Amino acid sequence: MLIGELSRKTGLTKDTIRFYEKLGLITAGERQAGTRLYKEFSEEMLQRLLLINQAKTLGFTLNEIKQFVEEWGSHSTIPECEQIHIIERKLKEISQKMRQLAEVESYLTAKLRHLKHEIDETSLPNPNHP
Amino acid sequence: MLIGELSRKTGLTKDTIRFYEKLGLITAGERQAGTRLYKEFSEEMLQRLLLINQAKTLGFTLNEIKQFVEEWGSHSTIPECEQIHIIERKLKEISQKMRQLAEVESYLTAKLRHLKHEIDETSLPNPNHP
DNA sequence: ATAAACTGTGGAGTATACTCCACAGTCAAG
DNA sequence: CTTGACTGTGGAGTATACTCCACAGTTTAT
Repeated sequence: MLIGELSRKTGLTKDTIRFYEKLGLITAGERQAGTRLYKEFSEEMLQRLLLINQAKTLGFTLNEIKQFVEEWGSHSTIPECEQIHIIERKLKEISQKMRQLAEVESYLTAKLRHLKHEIDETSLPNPNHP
Repeated sequence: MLIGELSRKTGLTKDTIRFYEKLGLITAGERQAGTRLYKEFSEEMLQRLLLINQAKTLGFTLNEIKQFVEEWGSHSTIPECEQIHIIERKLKEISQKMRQLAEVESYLTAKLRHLKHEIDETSLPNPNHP
């Protein structure tokens, strides 16, 4: 597929996709178009872009993502046992993030309960429940 | 406490702390020091910085964090019912992030299992377990 | 055949989040 | 009373992650 289709399917702009390609986050084949070449993107690249996007909203930087993508594309130069280490490290980071999210969540939930309670107090000065 | 102590306790640089203060993410009191004023930071600000830092590693931008901090500091101008909406929105974002993390996690776990399996295959061509 | 919508390249510009520097006043130790 | 570590201010510089633009060739619909 060409870049326009990829852009529609991922929700990323063409510029962003080209930017990621320059960084090596994704790769493209070539399609002859007259005297020029158009970039041909595979389904795998679509999936990869969706994952990249998720990783980004989860607070991973493009550099971290790239480092990770480099040994993710099955034909990697990195030895398997090191790939395992990298993935294990990422998994630790992820559970760390999950714990943090849970923390912030319980903080916010408490805050929310408190606020709702306050509103109840103001609208119902009578301690009896209706 | 002064900025140096705050810096040590949070792990953020003084410059970063001053930057956050300019953005209004934290506030400081003033302490007379000869002809000049030093900034005095409360325990609450320390806690806030730790939370800001967590939120950042979770992929929230300083702007999002600021918006949130504005109604978090109990003496807010924003009406309570809107504060509730904001918090509820953040809570939704958080569960979204949690789902995404879980997704990436299971992806990585599968990848890891696959890699380990491959290694087993190469080192033990015999299908019998020792 | 021609306009509209697509394609790639190169390079400039922007927003965010710091980071560094020079300068000058403050404070505690020796 | 000076030296070294602290403090604030202002402003410049950097890294990251885009975003926009001009230009030129391509494809598609009419």
